[in-house]
Amino acid sequence: MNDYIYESEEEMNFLKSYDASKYERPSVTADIVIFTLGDAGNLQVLLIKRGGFPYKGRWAIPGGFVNVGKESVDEAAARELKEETGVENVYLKQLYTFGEPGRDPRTTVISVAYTALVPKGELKVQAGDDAQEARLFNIRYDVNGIIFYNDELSFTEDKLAFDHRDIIRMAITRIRNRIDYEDDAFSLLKNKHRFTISELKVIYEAIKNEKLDLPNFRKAFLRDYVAKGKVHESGETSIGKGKPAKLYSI
Amino acid sequence: MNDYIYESEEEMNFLKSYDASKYERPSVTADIVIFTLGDAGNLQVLLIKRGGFPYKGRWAIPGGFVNVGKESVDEAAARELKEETGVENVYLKQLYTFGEPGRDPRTTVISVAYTALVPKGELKVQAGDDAQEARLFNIRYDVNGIIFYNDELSFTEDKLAFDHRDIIRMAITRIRNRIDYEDDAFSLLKNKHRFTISELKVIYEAIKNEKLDLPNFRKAFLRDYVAKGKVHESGETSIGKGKPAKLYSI
DNA sequence: CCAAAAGTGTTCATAATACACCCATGC
DNA sequence: GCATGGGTGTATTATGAACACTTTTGG
Repeated sequence: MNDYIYESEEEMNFLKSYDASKYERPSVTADIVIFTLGDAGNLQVLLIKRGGFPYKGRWAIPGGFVNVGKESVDEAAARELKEETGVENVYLKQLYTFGEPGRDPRTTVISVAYTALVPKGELKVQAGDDAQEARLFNIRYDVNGIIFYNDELSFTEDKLAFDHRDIIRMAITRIRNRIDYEDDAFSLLKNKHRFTISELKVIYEAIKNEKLDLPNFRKAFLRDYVAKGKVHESGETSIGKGKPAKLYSI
Repeated sequence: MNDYIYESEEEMNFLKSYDASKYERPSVTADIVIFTLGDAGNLQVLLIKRGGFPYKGRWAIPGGFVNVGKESVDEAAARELKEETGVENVYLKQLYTFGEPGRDPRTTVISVAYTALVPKGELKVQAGDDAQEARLFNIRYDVNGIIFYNDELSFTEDKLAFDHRDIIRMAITRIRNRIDYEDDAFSLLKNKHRFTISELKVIYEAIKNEKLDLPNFRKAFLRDYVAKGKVHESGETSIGKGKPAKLYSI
């Protein structure tokens, strides 16, 4: 909360009598595209099955109305994330704001969309207040669009509620573009103080949706992170099949 | 405007009786950071001197309330841009949404910020409805922050209204980061069908705030645009001092 | 010994950077 | 002819991608 300092008595009187209802106001929601990493190294998104109208029964990204005056939009997103997943203090960045009239049939709703990257393990998929069903879906995004699937279900992007197809598409595109020059990938590590280069590579591969060459990946990792002191060695793996891997810590 | 198709009669009845006033609603504005190129190849921003409270007399970026239900946020931004500058159909992209409580002392205002790149010449700096004063300012953004200056005036970023310091900083940072892999620079050309490589270089230099090597710039331009067919030759300059330059067209 | 995973080194193509130098024009 | 800006070429280094090969473990 800023502390605005009145610049004159005239201004104070003006502001105290300001009629806030002059312009019609939209509802504002904070919606979140929550990504995590499946056990097979596949990217997953958390979706909620809508229990009420509109789009009842359809899958949607979690979100909710901003408590206007009580919290910032960022805080609303963090609160929603906590409610849906139990997770706090993870990667949560604003993505884009969607404000087409008619995107919600009830009334004008402007949605500020966020992207969250949550390590599997911290994430407890739980039903929200409304006892909605929440599920993780694997995603495959190619030229034909996005397909969502897991053990029980499979559907295409056009079955999503609202304009959530556009939001999820933008979220995937954004993290794909960002990962090569930002440190986003580290946000999906199970343990940021004990990870191997191969574990990190799996995250890059899931996000970029392509196989990477391990020797070259290692070279870039050592050059961009270890040599610059952003990451340091923290021991060795003790068990496992092949040669023990060095562990790193961020 | 989407056309929502009711999935059942039950849903139609629910939606028609939906109480839109359940959640308190914020005011939403579309604000625009309008950049143009000064005659000396310097980057400029359009600012408005506020005629009313709050921050009366301070300089601010243009913007205004979204006509909820009648236009999208994007349309509101385009409308504002037209009103302030007379310009249509130019580069106008959403930047970020600012929603901290208290950023406007009157009431909760959520501002969706946009970045516009307008060629000098098309731009007619004009007073808005409120007969506010509108002026172009040169900007210098270094480690000490932004300084705004022109023939008559000079002030630092902390003198701006609202949180417009943060918005303008983010806008500058964003176009600086984008220019190397997006085609944004072309948006500032006076004539997109008759421009020289040097003219384009001036735009890059203004945005990046650094001098570029002309031979290397030409090489990259020919490789990335001409060779790929995105840009083609369109004649030669006829007048001027040195060797006539080739003209290109996008 | 052999499979599996980690780690090292080499080669080749491309791109970024820094320049030296030549070309066509106006005055 | 010479200053001015346009344009070409070259050498150096950095980066990215492909891949052969070695090392250390478990079984």
